[in-house]
Amino acid sequence: MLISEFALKTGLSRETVRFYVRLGLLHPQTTLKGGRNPYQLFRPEDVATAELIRIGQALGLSLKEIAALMEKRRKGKLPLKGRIEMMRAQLARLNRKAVELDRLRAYVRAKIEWQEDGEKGPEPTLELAT
Amino acid sequence: MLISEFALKTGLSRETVRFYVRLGLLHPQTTLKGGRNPYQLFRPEDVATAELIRIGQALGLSLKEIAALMEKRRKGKLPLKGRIEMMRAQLARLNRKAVELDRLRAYVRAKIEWQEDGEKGPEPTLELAT
DNA sequence: GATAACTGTGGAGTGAACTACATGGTCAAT
DNA sequence: ATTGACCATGTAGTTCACTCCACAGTTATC
Repeated sequence: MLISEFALKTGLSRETVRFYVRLGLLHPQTTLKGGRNPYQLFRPEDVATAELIRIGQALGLSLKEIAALMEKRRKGKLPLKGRIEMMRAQLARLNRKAVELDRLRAYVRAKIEWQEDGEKGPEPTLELAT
Repeated sequence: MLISEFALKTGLSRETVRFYVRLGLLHPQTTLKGGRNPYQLFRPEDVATAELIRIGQALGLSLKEIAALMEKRRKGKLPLKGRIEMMRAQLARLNRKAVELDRLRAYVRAKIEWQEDGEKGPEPTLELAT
């Protein structure tokens, strides 16, 4: 598919798509069409990649970080041990994030209950991580 | 407490604290100290406010949005029902985020196992949200 | 073959959220 | 009274993630 269709499918603007390509987040193929400035051809897997970008962003990763992770994966140059090592690090990060998120959720839940209870007892607090 | 102590307590830099004050996110009192440029006095509730800012950011709210919400709360214009409603919406947002995070974690864990297993069987995939 | 609807490149601009000075006033301790 | 650790203001710079635009080539449609 061409860029406009891809943009429509992913909900991104054409400009943003080109921006992502420049950053190396997307790797469309080049068509024979377009002469000196060949058109970019996007495949279904690129749509999946866009989805991954969205998720990464939702998790608070920067585009640079996302690009770096994808580059490593894409090259597959890492030996098995290295790949696993990398994914463990990623997982650890995700886990830390999950813990933080859970803490936040518990806090908000407690606060709602506390308010429904007429604000009796001590107001729930969110202790900062040390 | 003065700005340095406050910054330490909240994990923010002094510059960031001043930035937040400029944006109206924090409302320190003014001391008698400091002459023409009076020192800012932060109270424990300001530390709580800083925590709220952190939460809001984790939820993907902009500082502007956070400021707007706080302004509403500060003015006490929201009735109890409204406050609870707001927190429920916040909680729902957090929950969606947690689900996404769990999905991603499961994916990474599966991938690690798959690799440790010699990449036998189908490569785990991250089904896209519909 | 004119024209509308695409495509590309290059570069500048925007808004958000900091971050880094330079400059100068204030305070506590010696 | 000087020194060092604070404080404030103001302005400028940075990074990130887009976003806009002018200009030009290409393709599809009538």
